[in-house]
Amino acid sequence: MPFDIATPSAPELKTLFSSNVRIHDIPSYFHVNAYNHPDIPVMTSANPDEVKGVMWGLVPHSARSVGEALSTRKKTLNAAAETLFSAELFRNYAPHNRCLIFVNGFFEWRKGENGKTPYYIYSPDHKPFALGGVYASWDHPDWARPYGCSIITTEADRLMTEINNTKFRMPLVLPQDKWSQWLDTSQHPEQIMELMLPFEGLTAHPISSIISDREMDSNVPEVQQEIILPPDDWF
DNA sequence: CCAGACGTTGTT
DNA sequence: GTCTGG
DNA sequence: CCAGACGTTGTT
DNA sequence: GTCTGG
Repeated sequence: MPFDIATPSAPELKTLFSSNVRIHDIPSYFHVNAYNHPDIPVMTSANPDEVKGVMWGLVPHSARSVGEALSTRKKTLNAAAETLFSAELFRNYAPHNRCLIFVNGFFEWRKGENGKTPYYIYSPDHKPFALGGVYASWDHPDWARPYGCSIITTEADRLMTEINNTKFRMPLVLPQDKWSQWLDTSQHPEQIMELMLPFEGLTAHPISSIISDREMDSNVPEVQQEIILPPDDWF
């Protein structure tokens, strides 16, 4: 579901943490698509004292070739909350390899009478927020990106039900007071399952078609700019 | 973005 | 070569 | 048996 | 590693 996100810069990330959290230098994006497998800012349960770039697209530990890694990672961009602890590909990582993925917002399309309209969804305070994820590492002589992650999806909240009005899903958003619990590997699956709820409290506005125009670079600030829709198209 | 398909249908 | 599913 | 998948959900 | 479609 979230295949399109905006990610914070290192200075933006620093506003979320005390100075003893190390923020690595990570490229930031006004918009990036999952299928480009970008490095995105991640805090892992193994290293909750740093935020580093991790490839979007989990490669399981058991991958046996680069070809298998390439074909698997594009199917592990998302992981459904409901089956996180049972799905073959994720169940080995769900208990101990959870992570937080920091975004400025994400993009989703609303189906209307006159086609689909893209929306930018973000925190009303315009600060970065955290998505729940799962990660794995894979070592191979011909592979330079040891860590890959998946963004967890869950049921849509009220706002996302209006926007993602065909799938009714949204990324798992974890409020700051749940971050340490999410990264705590001593938590039981049931306790973690209880955290994977729809999140109320984001806001959204419609945006132009820059995001879907092949001729344009969508990694520009304007991709997030609000446009005014004809009244009938709003919800 | 990019790996994989792209097609039809009686053979072994 | 081009399309398309992920 | 064993090669290939193992997943999620698209607007480019 | 484990499951499954053929």
